[in-house]
Amino acid sequence: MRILLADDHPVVRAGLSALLAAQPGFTVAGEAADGDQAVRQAAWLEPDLVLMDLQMGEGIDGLEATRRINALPTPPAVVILTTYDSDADILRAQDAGARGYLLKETPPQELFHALREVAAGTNTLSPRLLRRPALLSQREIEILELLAAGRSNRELARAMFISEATVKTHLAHIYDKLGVDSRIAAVRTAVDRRLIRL
Amino acid sequence: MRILLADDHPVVRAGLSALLAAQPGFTVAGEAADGDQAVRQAAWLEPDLVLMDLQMGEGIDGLEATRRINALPTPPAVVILTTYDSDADILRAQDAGARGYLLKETPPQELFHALREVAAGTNTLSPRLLRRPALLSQREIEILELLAAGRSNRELARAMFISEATVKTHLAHIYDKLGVDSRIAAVRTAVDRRLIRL
DNA sequence: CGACTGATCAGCCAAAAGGATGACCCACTC
DNA sequence: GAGTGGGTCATCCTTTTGGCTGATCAGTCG
Repeated sequence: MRILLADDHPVVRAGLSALLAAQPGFTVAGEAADGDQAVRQAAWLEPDLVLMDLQMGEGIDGLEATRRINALPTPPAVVILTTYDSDADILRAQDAGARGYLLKETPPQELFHALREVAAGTNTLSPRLLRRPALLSQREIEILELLAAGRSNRELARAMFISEATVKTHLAHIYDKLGVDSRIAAVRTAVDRRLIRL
Repeated sequence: MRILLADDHPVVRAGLSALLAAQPGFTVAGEAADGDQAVRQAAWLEPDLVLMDLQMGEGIDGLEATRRINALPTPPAVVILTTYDSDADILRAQDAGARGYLLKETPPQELFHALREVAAGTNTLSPRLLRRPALLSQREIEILELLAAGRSNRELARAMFISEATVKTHLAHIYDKLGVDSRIAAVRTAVDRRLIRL
């Protein structure tokens, strides 16, 4: 299986490269240090699979790169491999057409296994991520993300085209579910519990 | 130079291991996947230098591990190698006795150079980190960290043994310096500008 | 010494946020 | 077809927060 690595950290690329090279059946077809490179190399090298980081310094991020790769004529499978896991990220990754979402903390053997699964046509998620019931609704997560950006209730209302009263209702529900009583504690808890990412 | 790697991500350990092994003058003496292992291996292997991640899943973190390693009879130099950089982290790392603070995004050549510097007795910081003037006072950073934990002004006052009026004054100064006008925007901006970390 | 910064505190007022309650609509399920 | 959950909105009231002004005190630095 020919794999393209896309990660802005040289250390991570070297690590994946070394681990994959030592594994029968895997070949590293190329490495990309940012999103644009990833798209270009995916088009040029036509790998079977792209291992994609979400956060990559400058330029387009892994999510946008995934979207563009999936718009190629015969797109390779894209598997997200990232340090962070938040519900919001995972949902967006699926929307962008990612075929898997793995964490960098994944033991190498599990990682290889997951890649083979994806190559065989299955979608895959880090086991830890599967055991996570949706705590908040989609709308509530939207609220939280704007909240985390530092917006006031009035700004939230305008941004979401709803009344301030509704914003407050959503907030009350969020506080209730998270067991907090202020917007700042809600953001903190949501980040800790991987519901959103800053 | 015999180096001990301490990082909970197998991928990162493999990457550093591969990069260092290919570099003349560097030997990987061992690998640790958490803080406790790091301390034990530092004592047992007596490396010349420890490359230490700050965030390591379970158990003691890199900071505490650094402290304990420095308490050993003939402690090796400890260099922090982490993804995150916040003023608060850097200050604490120095207090814990770290001899350097590097970011994982550092290009390998720079990394090797920095390690040689440290081995030669110099302390080192990622160049990006040196160009950062102290924006907030120590006290203000304390406030921000409690703020980020979701505390109210009253709680802040109690926790810091000062009056609520003083908390408000500090907050006003912080808002002023960060160019924001609410606690939540202050936390967000502080995180973005690496003054604190969540 | 005087100027400056950082930390401390106070009082006043306006704006924002939070708590409680009730209500309506829609989609889905049992 | 009654119940459930999500989304929407409103009112009333309390607490919290933020803006403003002004003040004292301890260091530090020319």
